[in-house]
Amino acid sequence: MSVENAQTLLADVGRRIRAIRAEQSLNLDKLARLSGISAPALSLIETGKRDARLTTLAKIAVALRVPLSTLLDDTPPSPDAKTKDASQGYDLGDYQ
Amino acid sequence: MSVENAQTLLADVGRRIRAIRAEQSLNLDKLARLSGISAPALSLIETGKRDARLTTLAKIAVALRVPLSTLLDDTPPSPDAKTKDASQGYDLGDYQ
DNA sequence: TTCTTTTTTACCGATAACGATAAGAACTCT
DNA sequence: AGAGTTCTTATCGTTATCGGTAAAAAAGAA
Repeated sequence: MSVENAQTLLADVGRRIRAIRAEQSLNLDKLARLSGISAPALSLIETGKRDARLTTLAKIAVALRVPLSTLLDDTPPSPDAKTKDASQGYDLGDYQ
Repeated sequence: MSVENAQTLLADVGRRIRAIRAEQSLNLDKLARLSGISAPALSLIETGKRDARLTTLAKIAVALRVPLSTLLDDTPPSPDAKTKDASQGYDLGDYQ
């Protein structure tokens, strides 16, 4: 993996986190309290300036109630995924 | 996210990496050279003892030629595939 | 068993993540 | 303009990752 790709990866993941957060009308402070990750750390991650650890990304995914793979999104969407509303795009039962 | 769940996540991801590596008949040393991650570090990650960074996991995924999400594999099944698999999933109940 | 390969563990030093805090910047209102 | 909210950036201290190296442990083969 090249340096350029690493930078792109971090920026892409950060953009997805920010987009999902915005969809749920959460500010950094709220997501910080939900996830246990500080707001400055979240800001760095969302702007692609920090290479977060796996469990950190997992905490964010749980707080946003999306699968971890949604934050990475390197796979094509499920063939019959129709809803664009992320607030109910995933059934919580899928986790448990 | 609780400590137990974090541990489970790391162990699960490690198991998947090891399974894929075994499928490709790679030993730690070969994967180390392919990925640029040292063999001791890979061992710690595969045994769930290390909380790897995102770009580290990405390097491993590239070396194994699988999508990053394959290593995490928390993708919910398609809405029509309603198989109940209890081995999958991380508790959502323990955040704020 | 012995020999070989593979994996795990332990140490070191450098780098980075992370929380906490505070300050600064940007943006939106009245 | 000022006040309020949100986001960014900076600093500090603690902790962890990571590569390198080497040694120990485990697993396999002859």
